[in-house]
Amino acid sequence: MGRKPDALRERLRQERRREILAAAGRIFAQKGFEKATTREIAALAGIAEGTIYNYFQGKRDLLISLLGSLVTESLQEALTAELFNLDEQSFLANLIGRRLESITSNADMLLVLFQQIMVDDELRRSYFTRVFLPVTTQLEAYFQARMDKGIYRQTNARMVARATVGAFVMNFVVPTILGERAMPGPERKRLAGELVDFLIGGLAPRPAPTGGTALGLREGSKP
Amino acid sequence: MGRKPDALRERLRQERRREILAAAGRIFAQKGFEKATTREIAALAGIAEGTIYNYFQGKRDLLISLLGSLVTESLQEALTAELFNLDEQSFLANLIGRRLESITSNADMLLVLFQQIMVDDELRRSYFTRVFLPVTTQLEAYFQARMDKGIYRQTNARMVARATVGAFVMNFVVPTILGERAMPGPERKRLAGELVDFLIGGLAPRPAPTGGTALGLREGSKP
Amino acid sequence: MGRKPDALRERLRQERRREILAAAGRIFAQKGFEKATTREIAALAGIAEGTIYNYFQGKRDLLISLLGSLVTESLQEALTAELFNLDEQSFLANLIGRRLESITSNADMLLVLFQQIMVDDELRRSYFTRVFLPVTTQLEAYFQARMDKGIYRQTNARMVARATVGAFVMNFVVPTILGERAMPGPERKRLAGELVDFLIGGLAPRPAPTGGTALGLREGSKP
Amino acid sequence: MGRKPDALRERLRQERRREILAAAGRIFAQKGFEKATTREIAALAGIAEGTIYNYFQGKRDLLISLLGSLVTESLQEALTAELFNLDEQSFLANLIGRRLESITSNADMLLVLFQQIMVDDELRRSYFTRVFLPVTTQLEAYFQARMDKGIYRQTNARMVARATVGAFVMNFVVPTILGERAMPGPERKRLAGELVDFLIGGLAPRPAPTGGTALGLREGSKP
DNA sequence: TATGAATGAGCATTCATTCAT
DNA sequence: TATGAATGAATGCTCATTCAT
Repeated sequence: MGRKPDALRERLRQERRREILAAAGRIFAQKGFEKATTREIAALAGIAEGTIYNYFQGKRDLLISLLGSLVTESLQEALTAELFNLDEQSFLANLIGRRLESITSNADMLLVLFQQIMVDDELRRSYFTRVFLPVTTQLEAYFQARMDKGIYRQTNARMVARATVGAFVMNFVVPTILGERAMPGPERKRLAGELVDFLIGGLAPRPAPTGGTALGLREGSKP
Repeated sequence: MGRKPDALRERLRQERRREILAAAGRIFAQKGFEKATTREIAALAGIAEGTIYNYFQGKRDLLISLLGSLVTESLQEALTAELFNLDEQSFLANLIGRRLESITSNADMLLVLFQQIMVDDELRRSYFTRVFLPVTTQLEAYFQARMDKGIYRQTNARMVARATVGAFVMNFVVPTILGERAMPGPERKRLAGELVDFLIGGLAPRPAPTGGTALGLREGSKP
Repeated sequence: MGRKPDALRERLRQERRREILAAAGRIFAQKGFEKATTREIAALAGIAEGTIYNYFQGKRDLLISLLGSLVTESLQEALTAELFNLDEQSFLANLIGRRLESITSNADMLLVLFQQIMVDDELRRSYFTRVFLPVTTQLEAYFQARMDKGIYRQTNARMVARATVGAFVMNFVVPTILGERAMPGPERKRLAGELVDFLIGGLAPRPAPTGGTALGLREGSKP
Repeated sequence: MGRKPDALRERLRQERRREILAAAGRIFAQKGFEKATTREIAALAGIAEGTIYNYFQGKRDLLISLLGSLVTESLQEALTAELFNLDEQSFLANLIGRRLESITSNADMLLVLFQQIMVDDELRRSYFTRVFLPVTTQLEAYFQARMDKGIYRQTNARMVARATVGAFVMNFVVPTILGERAMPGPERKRLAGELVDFLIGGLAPRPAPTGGTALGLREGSKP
């Protein structure tokens, strides 16, 4: 019966799947969902057009699967355990400066997603529950915990979480998308610091009598 | 044979243009740019398909012209003179609570814009220079002025401006788009207040007991 | 407004519709429904492919409309008033030899119809109610009337009507379709006569004592 | 290494062939030839798609082979020796009521055949020589023999044979196909009787009072 | 022989745009 | 200017068939 062992077969299948998805991601990001053609995707993946349909239901399924990839690959790891052990600034700095940076690399893909989210109700629901809510909810939980410990003053944690993400996106992602010339690393770092400063400054329950620029918030999180 | 005076003729022409543009806006927002058809737009505008081409170069031109409308209609008035005479909280509260609220009504359209911005370089440049930069620059100027006066502590005003917009968008616009159920007016108002508080809290040069500018939010997160 | 008068416009439209339908009929008959391509139909009609869709909903709609044409063009006239005034043999001879002969010319088209009738429930229902039932019912009514008058002996008129059609089809239509070489006119005529003889022979209430070959059925339809 | 004896091997091969053919028949009848997919056929047969091609040349070959099956399985036995020993009515009644009834069960398949017969010349020739001619010829021979013996009056035996088949098909097969609700057994039987009566009535050489062969249907259509 | 992944030609349909009236 | 019929390029998807294992 000349069969490949099932394990190998499955591995190859997954590999192929990933290749197609990668190609689709590239083309989608480049042309937008509607303008992208399955022809092009197949060409980039180095396969025949029909082969796509052995792995995916159709063009739209490619986008949905891509959404799944984004979820598992980059966003879910946004708040790992280690992060929670850092002090406040470091946490946010890391979150913004390192973790969420992964968003930047997927920025065009994310935008493509937003394209379709406007139009496709199911996709919208899916994105909302699988990406937006989890991420903001985790961040919200983080802020809430800090507030409860008195490290931050009590306010609407969800609002803070969303504002944080928005502030980040508008400073780092949007300008890139809109074509502002790329920021050099150091400036990028400085900007991240300033943003953290700005955000934390507003959270400090009691600005230290003589703090530096912004935040003397570490002393006395509990009297 | 009873020619209309040029002035009237021109007025009618402008009127027709606006009607078509309005129809296009509705359809674009509803279906997305690619899915929208000129047939539908013409139908909604109550004209024949071909007539569109007497007023616009083509479908893409409709979108570009729509961008122009957005600029003049809603965004440029974001920072009017009167606003500058309000005190700090009121200013931001107004900005967020009233002015930028107009964004919400155009949210669909703006998203459609973003769709195409990803794909269309000219549109992107146009949007960047005509909308994004003006708005953030104005806001930046406002913050800079306040900083120079010592009302806010000195920091990166541009960053603050963008963060402010981002925080707003992520709290008010995105959830709406993603389909979170609509917020009732009072809650909406409260959220806006909390957001302003959060933003200003971080801007106050020295949130000492002597509440200078704005917010009495610093006293006692824990008694 | 440079309009063609509505009447002319409508006439042209109908004309074009007919042309497309004729082309579709030819191609369908030649290749079968599934194998026929809109490209070919458009080419034969001398129009662009897209134009078809200005007149019809799609390929299937072409077939359905064709069914409508068949109904109005050939089958409804199968039993006209004049026919009813002929004597019995003449009636059947005419019916078979002249009227139903039109079926032959549409034979391939009818077969295409049967193709799809197997597969398309709506088409089947449509054909059943719009073609099969009317034709057989009319014929049945004819036979019933003759039976009631005593011209034919009393039996199941519907069965007789259907048997008549079947006998005709199997002798004239099917052999043609299956590729038996075409019958010369005279032979055709003779066969029709024999068939009528055969059919009527079975209907005669009282076979004349000394009839010729087959039918002495005219004398004494009423004592 | 344990080769199967050729005989067994061959038997298994034939078995497999039959399974595939049966599956193809089911699917063809259900969906029509063009709409049927090899994937479905393979699935129903419980084999892989590629395996079909170890037994058949391709999809079209399935149909042609199916034609062969029909010939040998059902149609050739239409006129078996035993039948010839029955009296006239019984013969026809049997032929119609029992033998040709098998057509009904294969009606779907036969229609599918007709589909392709329109389009495929080779298939048409094959069907004509292998099915249509044999059946009608046999029947024709039967009628001719009866005519020669004086049991039926002399007329065109081929025409009678075809008319008989057509009358049967139009009364029993076509209505079923077209979706008329199924006839209950008794009614079915009665209809068959009426049809035979009708057919034989026309065949009786001299329907004199002295009912020769079969049917007492000539006496008194009106008292 | 059996498998099923890969293939790629082929097709119905859509839709922005043109242009004769 | 307004119209809307005509256009035809472009595209997602299907499916019979091949072939390496």
